[in-house]
Amino acid sequence: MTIAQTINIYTNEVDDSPLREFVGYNMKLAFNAIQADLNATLAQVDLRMLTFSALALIVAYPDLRQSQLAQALSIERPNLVQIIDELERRAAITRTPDPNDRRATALRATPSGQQLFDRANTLVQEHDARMTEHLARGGRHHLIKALQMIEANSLPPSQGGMSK
Amino acid sequence: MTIAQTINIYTNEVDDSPLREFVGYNMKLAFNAIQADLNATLAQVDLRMLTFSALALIVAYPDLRQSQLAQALSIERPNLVQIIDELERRAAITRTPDPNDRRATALRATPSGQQLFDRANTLVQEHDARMTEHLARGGRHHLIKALQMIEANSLPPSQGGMSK
DNA sequence: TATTGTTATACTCTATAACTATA
DNA sequence: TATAGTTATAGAGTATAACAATA
Repeated sequence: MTIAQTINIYTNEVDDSPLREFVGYNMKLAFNAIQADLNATLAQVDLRMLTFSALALIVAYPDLRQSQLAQALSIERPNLVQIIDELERRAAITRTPDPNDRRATALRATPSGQQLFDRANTLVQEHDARMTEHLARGGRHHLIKALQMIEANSLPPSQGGMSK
Repeated sequence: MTIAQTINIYTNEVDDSPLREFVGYNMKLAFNAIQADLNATLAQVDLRMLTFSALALIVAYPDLRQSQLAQALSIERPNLVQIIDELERRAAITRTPDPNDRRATALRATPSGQQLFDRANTLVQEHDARMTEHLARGGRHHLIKALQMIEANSLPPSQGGMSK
């Protein structure tokens, strides 16, 4: 009845080309590829994407609170608990009560957690370089800028960036 | 002890800047933004990302099999079942047994399913344009090419593209 | 009253094993 | 034996409601 049907019946040319025109579809597959490679990379040091991200911010901002970390990572507070539990179980970070506000806990990387982060960070940088190989000169920078522009386009114009 | 710690104690400058150097982190947030906007967009016609994608390929390739669809969408066969169920329940597609191979079923969009796709496709194109607004001239095209390059970088060099 | 960390819970997406009916 | 569709199940990631302790 249609060309597409003819293609389907007489050949096996069934692919995802009808969806390739959309940025979102290409981004989903690219992100899946990155996520799979990153998780395989981080498995070498027994971390995953979220525990690495949390550790990176705890290293960068010693004594930050879980609520601050959740906000910086754009995840809900309940979902952070198991991530922090996991890092604490590995003795990569410590939870110490805040003397000024006994509701809060300060997160800090231990020396071995700092070492773990340094090793993981090197692996992630290598992973990032591997995934962005063969891009044109400046392509990696332009890609990051384009991704941030898309993120900005999703924020309501009234809020300059207050929402998650 | 460190500048970062000083920042944390004396101000509230806790953000995700330490992770912004990674392409993967920026892509995760950009994709989250796209996914949220797309799902809100498709909710207008009671579809979601996966049901829209499946419907698009069924419209493009009438009578294709579920196994072909699963392969084209890079999802496992079991995960396709509920997607097809959902589209069939809405009378957007039909499952008809293949007379030549009674194990297989041919998927085809109904007239109302075709109309549903046309409406949804227009909405998704508007969504895509909205999310890629303010990119430089040719930026959208370059972005898609960069995303496809990242996808290609994740495939083992030995396999030209046979794996998912 | 509001906030911090937490528990419980639910929903989506994804992945694997195993079944049935066909081939 | 192998394949197509299916069922059951499990694991992530994510979201909300509600609680105890504290502000």
